[in-house]
Amino acid sequence: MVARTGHLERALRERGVRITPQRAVLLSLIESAGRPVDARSLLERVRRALPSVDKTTVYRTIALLKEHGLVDELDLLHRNGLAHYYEPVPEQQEVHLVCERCGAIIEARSPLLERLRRDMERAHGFRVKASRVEMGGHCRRCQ
Amino acid sequence: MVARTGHLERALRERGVRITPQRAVLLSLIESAGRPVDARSLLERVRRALPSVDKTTVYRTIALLKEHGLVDELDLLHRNGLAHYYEPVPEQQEVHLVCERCGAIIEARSPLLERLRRDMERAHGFRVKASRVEMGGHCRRCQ
DNA sequence: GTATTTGCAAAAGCTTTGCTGCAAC
DNA sequence: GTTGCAGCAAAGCTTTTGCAAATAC
Repeated sequence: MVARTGHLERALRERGVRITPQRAVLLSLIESAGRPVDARSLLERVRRALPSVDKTTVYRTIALLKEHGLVDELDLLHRNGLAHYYEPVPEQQEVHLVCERCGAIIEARSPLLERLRRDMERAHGFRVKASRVEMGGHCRRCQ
Repeated sequence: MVARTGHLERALRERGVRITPQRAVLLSLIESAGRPVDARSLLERVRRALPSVDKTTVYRTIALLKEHGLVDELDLLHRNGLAHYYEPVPEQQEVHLVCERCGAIIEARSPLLERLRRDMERAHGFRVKASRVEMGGHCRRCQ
C-alpha cells in the first residue's frame, strides 16, 4: 500500500499539529516508503510543504534518524554517483534489485536473508546490526 | 593466501615487463585482494612503484576494469563517507562484514548467497549481473 | 535565560572532465 | 600520422561544518 503524497501531512495539519522542518522530513521519508529517495529529491518533497527548508536540515534529520536506527542508507550500486538513498527501516529485511537499463527498483523479500544473517553470526561470532543486499541487472521487461 | 606487497610487480620487472601506470593500478588491486581499498590508498600503493602517477589514472583504470566486470565497487556501509572501495571480483560471491567499532572487514562466504540470487531471478524474472551484501555490527572481539 | 532547531554560506571530500603533451605502433 | 595513455588543473556533486538568528521551554 503506497501512501498518497502529502496525505500524512494533511492529516496532521487538520488535527492542529504544526509541521516543523524536522517533521516534514520525517513525513516525506515515510510517504516515499517503498521507493528509496536521495537527499535532493527528499528536499524537493519537503519544500512542497515548507518551501524555506534547507538541505542542511534534511541531512541533519536523516543523521538523527539513522542514529536511532529508523532509517536505512543505501546507494543502489552507485546508481547515481556519490548520492545516497534513504528509506524507513522495513519490518522485514529486503533485497534491492536495481535494473541497470530502466532504473526500476524492486524491493524483494526472502526468508534466506534472515538465515544468511544467522549464518554469519554463528560462523564468525559477528553481531549483525545493519545489513544491506543489493543486486544489479536487468528486470523482466528489460531483457 | 595473501600476496606480499609488490611481489607481483617485482616478478614482472625481473622478466623485463615494463610497469606502466595502468599495470601498476591493476597489480596493486590484485595485491590487496581480501582487503578492499579506497582510491586514496590505492593511489598511495601505486605511487610506491611509480611515484608520478596521478589519481586520474587510478580512477580511469578502475572504470575500465569495472566495465569489463573485473572489479567490484563497494562502500562498506558508508564506512568512510563518500569514498568507495574496490577489489577484484572474487570467484565466489562474498558477504562483507564491517565491524563498526574496530573497522575490521571480514569477507565471508555462504552457499546461501547463490541460492538467494537464484531465488531473486526466479521470483522476479530479474537477471542478476552484480550483487553486493554488506552487514555492519560488532566483530567477535568487539562485543 | 537556556537549550534546541534552523538557514545560510563556506568548506571538505571524492570523483569526473577538459585539455595538452607524450609514447607506441 | 594516428591512436591511445597520462598528468595537471579545474570543475562537479554530495555531504558536512561553523556560525549567528530564530524558536521553544
